[in-house]
Amino acid sequence: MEPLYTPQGVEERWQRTWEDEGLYRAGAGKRRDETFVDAHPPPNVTGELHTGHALQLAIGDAVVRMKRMQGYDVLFQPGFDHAGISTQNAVEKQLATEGSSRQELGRQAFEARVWEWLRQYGGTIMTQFRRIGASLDYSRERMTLDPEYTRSVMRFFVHLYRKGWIYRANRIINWCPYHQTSLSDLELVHEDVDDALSTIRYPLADGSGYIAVATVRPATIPADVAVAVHPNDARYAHLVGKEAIVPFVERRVPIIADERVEPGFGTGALKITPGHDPKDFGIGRDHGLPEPMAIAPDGRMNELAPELAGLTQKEAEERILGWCKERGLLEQRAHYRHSVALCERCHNRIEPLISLQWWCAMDDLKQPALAALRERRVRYHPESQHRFAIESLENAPDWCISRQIWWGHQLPLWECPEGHITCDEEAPAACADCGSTALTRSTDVLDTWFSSALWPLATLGWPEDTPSLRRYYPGNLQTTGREIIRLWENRMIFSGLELLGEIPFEDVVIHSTVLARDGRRMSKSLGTGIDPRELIDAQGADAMRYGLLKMSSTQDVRFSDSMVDEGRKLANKLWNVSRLLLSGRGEAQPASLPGSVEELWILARLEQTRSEIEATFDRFDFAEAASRLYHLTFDDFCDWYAEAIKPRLAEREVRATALAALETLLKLLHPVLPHVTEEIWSQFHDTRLIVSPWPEERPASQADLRALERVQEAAAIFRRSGVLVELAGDERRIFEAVVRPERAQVNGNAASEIERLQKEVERGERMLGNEKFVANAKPEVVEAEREKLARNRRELEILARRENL
RNA sequence: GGGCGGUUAGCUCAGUUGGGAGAGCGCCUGGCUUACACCCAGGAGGUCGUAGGUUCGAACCCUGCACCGCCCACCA
Repeated sequence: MEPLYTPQGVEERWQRTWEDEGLYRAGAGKRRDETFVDAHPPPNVTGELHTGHALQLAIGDAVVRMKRMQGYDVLFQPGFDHAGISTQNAVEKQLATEGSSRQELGRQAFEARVWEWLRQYGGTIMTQFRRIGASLDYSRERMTLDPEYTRSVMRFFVHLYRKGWIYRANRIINWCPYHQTSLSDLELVHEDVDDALSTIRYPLADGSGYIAVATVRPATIPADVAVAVHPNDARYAHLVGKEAIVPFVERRVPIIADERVEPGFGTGALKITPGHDPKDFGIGRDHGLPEPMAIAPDGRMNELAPELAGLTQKEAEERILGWCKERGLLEQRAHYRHSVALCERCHNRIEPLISLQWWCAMDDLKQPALAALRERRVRYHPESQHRFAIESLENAPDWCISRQIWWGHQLPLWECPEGHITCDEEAPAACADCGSTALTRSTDVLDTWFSSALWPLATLGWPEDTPSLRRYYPGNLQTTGREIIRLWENRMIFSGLELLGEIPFEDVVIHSTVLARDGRRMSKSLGTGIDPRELIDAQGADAMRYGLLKMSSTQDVRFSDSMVDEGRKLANKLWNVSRLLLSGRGEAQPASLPGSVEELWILARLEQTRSEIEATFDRFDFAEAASRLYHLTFDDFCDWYAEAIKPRLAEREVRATALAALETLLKLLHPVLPHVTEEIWSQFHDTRLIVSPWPEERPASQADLRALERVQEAAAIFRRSGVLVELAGDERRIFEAVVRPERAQVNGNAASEIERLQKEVERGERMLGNEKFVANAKPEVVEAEREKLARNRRELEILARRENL
């Protein structure tokens, strides 16, 4: 064994071994009947590993490895999301380089092309998951567009359809002109842009003047159907009920009153364009206004105003403003910065327009999920995210589930020439209403998240009543980022409840967002991303896992290389102390004490840390767990215990105890540092650490811990003052072994130590002399203060006496 | 505009029911102590963002303010 631990090679070897020996499989090493299931969030099939994935896996895998050692039947489910738009994008880009397009290929050929593309380039991220050491059951890998999975999706859709919760409606939706598809609100990003706010006069039809409106989109003027003012706006009260003339198209439209108009913005008058603005759409519907559209699905002007047909919006805007200017109707054009909606995939501006789409009604579907959340039958961590989850579900509007792309689950809906819709999992022979056999299937596909919502149960074979489904549903844990609560987590909850009557998991851990080193958000376009693959290559997967767990504590944390360094140092330290203990080197010393203080003590410390680690895992505080493991290894195990027993390592009993202690230490560290611990374990075991039993509770170690505390306190005083107080026998011996007075450097002096102790004594006397403190504070706090005071007095006395001598 | 979180050592961050200000890194001092120099022993360094309040006692609880960040939002 070399003095410097090198993870390269070692890690890959264990990853292969674990998988080849079937130790990643569900149920591997189980010693009890209870299951523990983590359906890991499926990454996009086109994706590459990023820091978020790595953190998610560090957390999920640590939990799962501990549960496996505790004997649970563990299922850690891997797989992919087919990622509708993303994947389609990737393949379309490739087609473009060949001078082709999906339209040219046609739908069937395009789908075949995507599958081929996936065979070649897709799924590489699962190799990267393996390289982290994620103990997923790769034999159960699923993709949301697998034939079996698709059956689940179809069954779910038909189920909702037959309950009457899926309907078609002509509404304003978000339209991406690039992808030529509708998008849900959750698939948008917003960005501030510099724009111009134009104030335009709309002449009154009776010739008595004009009413001015402010708009950032003059190009939509041809589709205006009204001008609206606030009902309480005295400036315009006399105009309500009259008519105005829309410039350029010179159409008469009513002036109406509506509370949704902000009197303080612009001129206080709003042009109503139901076809191209969600707010206007709502106002238009409530006032029974028509809904013309001026913009075509490709983002250019349509024939509503024939002279504009085919122009870009920019060109149309210039034409319209020019027209207004000539007639003195353009009152003002001011710089205006505001936020606009963009497609999160292509970053093109979203075009709100009216379109016939399929919707899923949320009112009934979400109720059981809301109840479950409110009753804490499923818990989000931290608590603040639980509240957010409830509120966003309460406010969830009906879900637009149809998309006009090609890569995805095609809607199981067939339409006959009469316009009747038949919904079924398989192609029906005839229309359910009129018996027509001339059926055409809807060309729309489902929102990607519709299929993701079924992840915990579709991966287990639902709707078939499979043994896996019976055994592993419902599961336990979800680990995910906060941006996905509404898109995914809440939808899995209501879907699971609706289909199987049970919530798919108990706890949802929302992990921190890891920011770039400079505090900005990690982003490819900014070049601020940190590639976890580079970290793994340079520092090892263990070091990265440790580092990420330490960064997982708060909501947002900057990436810190020193956390990863700490992990690497921990692995190296462990490696070296193992070399010491396994070599059994050292010269035998005559005074051998079986069951000596230092041995009792390290076993007590290991036991204490075991229960602490379990507690930190229970409250999902992985940063704390990592920190405790670090100090256990460095401070307690290496710097105290190993130093103390080093001279006697040649003795059989001492060495046997040391190996037992090392064994426990390796087990405690394994969930965080799986590779290095397994490598060391293999030096003295034929079995595999990954499936070895978790250390059992070891009773009654309080006396040992007290011995530790005495020694540590004595050492601290000694270091400050050079005076050794009240140690005898074993304690004295361990103290000398560890502190080694002959070499220890004394920096303080007795006088300053006396001063410090005097202050402590004064503080204690002040508190205990305070009636309100004694009366109000908790008994154990008071008692602790009394003990502390007594100890300080005692030590002060000893030191003072020595000084006088 | 609404919601949430943050502000503690030079840096990155802990601080779990209010009761001795901590860790890692960096820096300084001293050690090649045959497990480890990716080490060991020690040290310096903080009026806990700010102004008030509650309390015997506040980094912690309450209020105002400042700055930073995230999420949500139909002021055109």
